[in-house]
Amino acid sequence: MYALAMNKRRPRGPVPVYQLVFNAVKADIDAGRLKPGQSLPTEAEMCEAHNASRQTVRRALADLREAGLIYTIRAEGSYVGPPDAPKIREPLAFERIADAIIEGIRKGTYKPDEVLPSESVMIEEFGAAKKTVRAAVNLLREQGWAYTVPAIGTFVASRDKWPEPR
Amino acid sequence: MYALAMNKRRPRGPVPVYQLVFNAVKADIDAGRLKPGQSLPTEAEMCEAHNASRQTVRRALADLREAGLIYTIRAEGSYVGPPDAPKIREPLAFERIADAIIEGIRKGTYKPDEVLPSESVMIEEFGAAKKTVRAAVNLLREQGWAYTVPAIGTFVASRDKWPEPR
DNA sequence: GCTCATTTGTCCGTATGTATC
DNA sequence: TGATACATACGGACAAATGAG
Repeated sequence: MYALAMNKRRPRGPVPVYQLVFNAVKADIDAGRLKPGQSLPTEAEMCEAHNASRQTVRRALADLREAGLIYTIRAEGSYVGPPDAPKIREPLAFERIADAIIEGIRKGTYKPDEVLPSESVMIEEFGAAKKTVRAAVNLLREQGWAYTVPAIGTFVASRDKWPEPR
Repeated sequence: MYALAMNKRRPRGPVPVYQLVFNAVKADIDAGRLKPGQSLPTEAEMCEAHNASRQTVRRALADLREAGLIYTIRAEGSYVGPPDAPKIREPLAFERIADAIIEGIRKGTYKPDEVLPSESVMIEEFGAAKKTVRAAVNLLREQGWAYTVPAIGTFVASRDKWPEPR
């Protein structure tokens, strides 16, 4: 007896699984739940979601590509196409942190001219590196959300300095 | 016709390679060749050792993690676990230097109230950067092994100041 | 403070073998 | 037999985090 698991095919109906996946993604696009430029879930996530193997998911993605509904960038992911559509890049780590802080400012958790949490607190809270936190704070400054008083701390900018929502 | 890249898969028996790697590591742990807290080889080294791809090695490591046998710190490595067990991190560069000096103090190479080698000598001796040597000396001060007289030098603390061996 | 190498994390691309319908 | 589906395995690329100089 082999230690290997026996492969089992799981017929879930007359429609092939890869077509089910294809239709599910197409439905999300048609319904606007996935907008052009937006990134699709990773292949691994789609495997989980549809309880299918990676091969099967990839078959569906290949069909979606052929249909011009998505495009794929190697080692990056698949996006709702066509490629000339506005690109909606996934935010990087420091951008996610900056967004979280902006959210806190908008919601009043951090009020104008009050001090923001210290660098070390942010490192703890976001589980990020010092460099990443600094990049986030730097972005906040550039955009006018905050200002820094050397050796004192970083403060929330007054409301009239906040960027206009686009 | 088929000149290009055939036979990428190398079956080495009925047992999947990732399980072979899993078992090899587990055997090392069970036999005490890998002790709790000790660091595992890097993924790249394990690829070499087992002649396997990184994906395969990572699959084995994931299973080992799930089994609670190891834990992994990003950009650092994997350690024999579990994490709540005695955490014996591999000493960092400055800690290794500090340990070496403590060893010298214990053995009498450096005697109480005598001066320790200068920064530049230590840089030479340990092949380390200034920053690293300073971190080591700082640790010695914090633990009570040494004290510094500004502009003069750093001296071995008197024996009653030494930390209790744990 | 900056740069570099190292290491883990996360992707995509491809290929083989096998099982089931 | 051929289409479908799964597990395994190798490879390449880039991102993120860390320690070191």
